[in-house]
Amino acid sequence: MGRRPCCSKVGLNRGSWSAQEDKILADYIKAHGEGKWRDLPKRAGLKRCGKSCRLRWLNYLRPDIKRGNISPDEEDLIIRLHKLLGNRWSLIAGRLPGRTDNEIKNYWNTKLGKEVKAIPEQLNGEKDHDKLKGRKSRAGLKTEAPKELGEQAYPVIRTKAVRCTKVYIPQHQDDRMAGQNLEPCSNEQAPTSILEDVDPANFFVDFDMQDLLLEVQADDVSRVCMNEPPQDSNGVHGQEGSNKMLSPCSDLSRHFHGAMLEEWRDGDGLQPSLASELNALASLLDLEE
DNA sequence: AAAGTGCTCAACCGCCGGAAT
DNA sequence: GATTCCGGCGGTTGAGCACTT
Repeated sequence: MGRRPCCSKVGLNRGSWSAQEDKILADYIKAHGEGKWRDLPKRAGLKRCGKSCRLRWLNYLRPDIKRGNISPDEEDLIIRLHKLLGNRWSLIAGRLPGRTDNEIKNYWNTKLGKEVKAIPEQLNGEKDHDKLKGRKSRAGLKTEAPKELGEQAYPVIRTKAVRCTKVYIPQHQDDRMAGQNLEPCSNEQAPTSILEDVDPANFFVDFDMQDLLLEVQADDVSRVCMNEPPQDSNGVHGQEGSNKMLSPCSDLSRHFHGAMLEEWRDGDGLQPSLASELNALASLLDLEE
């Protein structure tokens, strides 16, 4: 049974948006808010597909969009997140305030993907968290990378690219991250573990464990990554003392390392590559303990 | 100056999951 | 429970521009 197409596509404008169309769409959304995309074009008086309107708004017209000039820090973060999440652009974009999944995807496909592919694999098998922690930039990766390793720069964990909306991530946590422009939290304001607010018995029921691990690890490991001391304008790192690991790591490792990881790894269904990734992450998470 | 090539990125497409009916 | 609707996702395309030959 076929699905109804999102719109008839007959008599609709296609291709690039005109300034006038942009204005109509932006004005309409300012007045009526987002949502109801299918009916929006008709109500707004646009000869566009609802999907097209949504895309135009999300990727271009939204007021909080940051455009162009992806900073080295953002670049680094994209690479790290891509390593953990694979091509899950929306998740990656969610960690980069003002950036859209489309922009990151394009950036990766046109630039980072090629660069990273050119970087010989270094992380593969590397479990030394000191090395991981000490890695500050993509430039560093380039210079340090051994040459004998494989074609792919690192073992990307590729899960099926679907959303996992049931993962519990407190909204305030995301808001804080965004509000602080990805600055590290202090120990005082370290967020509670994302697992503490829910009954584990319920928590594990509804979603795929691998997806859960990926979501959680991405969240916390990126926070670990971002906990590097801030650089000043000369690229000089801040004081050592400010570089403390966050409690979520401990929280996370409490839930996800050791016996549990062993069990998951040895159980059925866990890819060997994922298992080694988990080991590396477990090492990373053990840093505090 | 013209032709060829490569790159960027906005936009489109098909598919999926969750909600609604 | 089945079907439909809706919003969202990642993959792909192609127009426009820059650069090279």
